[in-house]
Amino acid sequence: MNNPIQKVTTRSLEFITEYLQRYMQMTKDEVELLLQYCELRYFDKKEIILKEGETDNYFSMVVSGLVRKYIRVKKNEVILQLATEGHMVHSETSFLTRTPSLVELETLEPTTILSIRYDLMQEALAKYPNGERLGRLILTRMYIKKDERKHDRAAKTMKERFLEYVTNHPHMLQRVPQKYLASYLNIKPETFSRLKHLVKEKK
Amino acid sequence: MNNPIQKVTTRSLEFITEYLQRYMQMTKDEVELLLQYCELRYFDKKEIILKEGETDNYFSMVVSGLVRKYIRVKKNEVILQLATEGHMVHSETSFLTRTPSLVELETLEPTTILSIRYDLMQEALAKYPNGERLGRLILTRMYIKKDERKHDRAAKTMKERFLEYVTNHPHMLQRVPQKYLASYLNIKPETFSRLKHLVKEKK
DNA sequence: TAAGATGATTGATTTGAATCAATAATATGT
DNA sequence: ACATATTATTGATTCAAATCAATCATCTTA
Repeated sequence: MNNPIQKVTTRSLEFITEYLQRYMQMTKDEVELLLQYCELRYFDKKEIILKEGETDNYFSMVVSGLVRKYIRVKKNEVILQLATEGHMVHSETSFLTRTPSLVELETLEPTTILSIRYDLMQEALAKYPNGERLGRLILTRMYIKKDERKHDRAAKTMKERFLEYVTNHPHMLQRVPQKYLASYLNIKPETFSRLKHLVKEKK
Repeated sequence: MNNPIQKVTTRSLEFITEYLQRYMQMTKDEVELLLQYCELRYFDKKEIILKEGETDNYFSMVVSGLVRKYIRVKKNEVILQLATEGHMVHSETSFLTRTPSLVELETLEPTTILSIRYDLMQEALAKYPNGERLGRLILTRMYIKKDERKHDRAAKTMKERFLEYVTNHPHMLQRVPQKYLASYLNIKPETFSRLKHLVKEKK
């Protein structure tokens, strides 16, 4: 357990167990069996995990580190996700449809990712009795999350989303250059900076 | 076939066949078997299909007519979807999680809807050999669509989305009060009105 | 079909965030 | 640890869309 490889493997097992248990009662052996299908991938800071135009062959979870997902649009970038430990991060549409990705993935820290390849996932879906069901339940939850985010966007003002974000994710302000947080919230860095005064005044 | 009930049934069969065939090769008999699980629901113009706070018990498709999906937010409404023939319309999250809906559904025209109840869907998922797989594939496509819409929102300016919408859905300007279209595009009716000049100038 | 209600258009004004710009703070690499 | 590059802050200005307001068009229904 002092071996760093062993440590990351243990952590992976914890994460994937927690992830799968959300959807289905599974024994430790079953989880470990599925883990056999997975691989760990290691990235440096500021490394590109997936380039725009590449097909994402992996369905992935961050085990440690931090990944940003973004699109390029007219010389600019728009951050779509900031994924930390335990979060899934991939180009879902590219992975699911086997088409070139519109998004890019880049690490903001040295990062370890636990991934399952597309072909192995298909194999597992078909091979295990509850595979399809598990797949359906995972997709269902993914869908619900996206729906909730959309609702959130529609219902809240920019200021509300800002306040909610900084109060719910205070650690992220330490970890992530705030221009990325600004982009994620769909505002300019200058505006983000100015909005911080709102928070301070509340204290 | 001159019988109006027969007509709507035929149309339902066409729609559901097309819908299911997107995901899985199915015989006419198999589709008709699934249709047994469904029911047709009829609504007048301006009738509420689903109220905020109610749990949506149906997974539904518009056979004829038009339905708007919206949330109430601070005395206002935000339109999330305008569903016409062949479109799915329900409170997905309410249906999938069995919790009170945040959205409301209201018809803008006399409308016929083809629906399957939650419990019957569960039964069908379990009963038929490819049920879970079909369910997974449908959810997958739903997810992809939502993802694409999100990407669209992130990548395009308000003006671009406006122009794209009015050129791709010219009939909707006839069918729907434009304050709803404006809300759907996240702009004020006055702004929508003014943007129409852009289109005319192009001609 | 006429009256009232609802929706659309157009103009004038306000407002909030983007942009532009300059400086300060922080991070990065050698 | 230093020099350079990147990021954050703050102020001044611009700009686009919201708001306010009045009129016109259209739908509804009695």
